[in-house]
Amino acid sequence: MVSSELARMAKVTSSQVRRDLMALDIKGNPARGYDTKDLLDSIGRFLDGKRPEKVVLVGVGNLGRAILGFFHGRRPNLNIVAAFDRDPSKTGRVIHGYRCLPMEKLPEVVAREGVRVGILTVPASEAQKVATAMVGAGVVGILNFAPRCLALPEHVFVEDIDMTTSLEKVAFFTRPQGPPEEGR
Amino acid sequence: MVSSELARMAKVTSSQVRRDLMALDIKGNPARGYDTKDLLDSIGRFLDGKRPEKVVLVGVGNLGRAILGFFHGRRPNLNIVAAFDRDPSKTGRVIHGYRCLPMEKLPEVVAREGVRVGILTVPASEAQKVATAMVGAGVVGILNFAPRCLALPEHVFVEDIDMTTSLEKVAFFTRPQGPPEEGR
DNA sequence: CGGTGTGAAGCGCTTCACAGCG
DNA sequence: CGCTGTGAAGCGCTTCACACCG
Repeated sequence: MVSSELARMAKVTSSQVRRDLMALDIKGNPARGYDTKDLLDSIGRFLDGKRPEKVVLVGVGNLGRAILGFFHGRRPNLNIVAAFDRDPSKTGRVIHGYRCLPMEKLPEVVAREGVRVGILTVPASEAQKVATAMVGAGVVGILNFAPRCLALPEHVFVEDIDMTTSLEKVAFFTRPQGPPEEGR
Repeated sequence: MVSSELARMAKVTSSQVRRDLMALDIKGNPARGYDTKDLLDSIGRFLDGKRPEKVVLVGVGNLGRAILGFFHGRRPNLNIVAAFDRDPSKTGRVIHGYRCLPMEKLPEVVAREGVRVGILTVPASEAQKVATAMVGAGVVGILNFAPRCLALPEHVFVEDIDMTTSLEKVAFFTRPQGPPEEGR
């Protein structure tokens, strides 16, 4: 597989591809380009940890359930071990194949399973409190769907997904007159 | 409101704040910093169009429903006018306050309402087909939740939200040994 | 030749440093 | 004085250009 082909697929330039692969110390062959199997192997080794990552999800509302459904069965490397909610009408049940437990069980499960990553799908008003609880339990990485900036210790990695902002971005860049050239 | 305060809130540097505001031609006062009301006004004028943006959502699965619920009532500037699905058991009903219509109505609604933005929450296998249909109907901006790279005309703005990739990113950056320093 | 590997230049965003103003 | 406004420098990613190899 040749760099320009990879470039087209990823929508970047071919130099870009070659530089990035160079950074990972992946060598190609001037005659045949890069060996596909090698590529997959090397990138896989770079990205994946040795063992599947265990994940908890907190907040079994519409969005939480959707995500449980979304991950159900996919990505063997990302194992959702349990979902949590403070609403007793949701706990104790199995949703999209995942057990829903009360918040009180969070520390125990995180500790026992060695969970390091959490998905946060609670209302914005609860986000900070729940995030703090997750980190207290031992979580060190959070995928945050709540439209709130979380205040957490330095060592915690937070990735925000703000659907509203993303939608506004689309709206912005599709304005009739196009995006303002600069200034007002 | 003073630039360093804004900086702390946004987690950037104060120079950054001043430069960005400068780019929008927003002036502060050396004595009192920036006038809060002015700031909100200017940024609002820059971001928001004159009229609310109309949006359609296609794919009323778990995720689609979650998003309908998520936007329900919020953001008056982003108006979901209707949801679409090809499954007859979903169409004709009202979900989280939004009408769910059959795919066949998409062109008509988009044209009549002047919709320019679409949210795509169909399975990956359907994504390309549906995206093409949306663009054919007149949509020029797509918020794409399907883990698929869409092939669309140049002029269409696409924003991808790939939850799986985001979660993998969190997993990657929270590996016990931290992210590899570079190279393998 | 066609494609990789890579120094060197380019480019845009970020930070520094400081003049100037209230 | 403290904070804004801004030229200038810094920095990292991207692109160019081309030697080299099969």
